Amino acid sequence: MSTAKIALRGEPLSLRETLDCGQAFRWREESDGSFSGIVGGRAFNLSADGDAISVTSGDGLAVDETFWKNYFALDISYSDLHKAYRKDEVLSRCVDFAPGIRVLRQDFFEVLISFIISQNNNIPRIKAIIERLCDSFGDETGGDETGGAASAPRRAFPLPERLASLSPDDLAPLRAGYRAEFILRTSRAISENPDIVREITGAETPKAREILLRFHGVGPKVADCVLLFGLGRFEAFPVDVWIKRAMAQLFPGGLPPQACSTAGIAQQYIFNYARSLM
DNA sequence: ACCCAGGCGACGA
DNA sequence: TCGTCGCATGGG
Repeated sequence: MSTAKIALRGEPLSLRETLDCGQAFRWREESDGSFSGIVGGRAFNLSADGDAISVTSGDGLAVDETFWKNYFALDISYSDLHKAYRKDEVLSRCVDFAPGIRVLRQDFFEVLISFIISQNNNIPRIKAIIERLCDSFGDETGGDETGGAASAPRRAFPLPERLASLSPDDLAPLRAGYRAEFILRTSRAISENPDIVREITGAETPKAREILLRFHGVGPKVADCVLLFGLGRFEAFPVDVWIKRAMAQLFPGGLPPQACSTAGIAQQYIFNYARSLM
């Protein structure tokens, strides 16, 4: 077991608000308030520790501090973002509702498949389908699960090659419905052309979006979620049913201009706020 | 029984 | 290019 402390230096970050706000689906809150999850094929436990986050690996291997700073986007000053957002009264209310939300930098393929699953679906069911997907086809994580005492070790998110080798019958137990076909087709496309991932990550946002839209099961909303959560394009602004309602009601004149270059981050505050109300 | 969920692809005009 | 519509599944 290995632990590292990630200093926050006054940067806002709430584990609960960040890990359970609908951008990531595999973190679980433990009875002691810590969170356990699988990232990069390894099990970790996260706990708040004053002005720091304690990251403990379940496999005993070293915890890469640089990785976690990047995961939590600690290079972005949310203190500054909040200050700018709060100049707008409505956006200020959204931020105040859950000021500890940060937009994570997650794995591209995991985000891509997860948000294909998310379409026309609700969050508890999205989580359940993803967990079954990982249980069925993900690689084992090394060592003991850090969180649950007697719970079975959780598995990594499956690799594209693994999912590409499967048939619709294999996915039937996931109960993913018509999305199963999208999962297979997208996984095959990436498995057959791995270079496309570098092409996407290296492209300007409009070009990256255009490529993403070619995958079956990826439309404008899912593409924007992948850009935002899986590619660190914080200007991407996913519009789902909640945001559509919230924008009409809270921001009929559009997003405040100071939020436009980080529209996706503002979107998370608005999404969270809207979902709590309506 | 109906409606809805972090929508999308196919199809027709 | 733009609306409509069907879509698997499960919870309210």
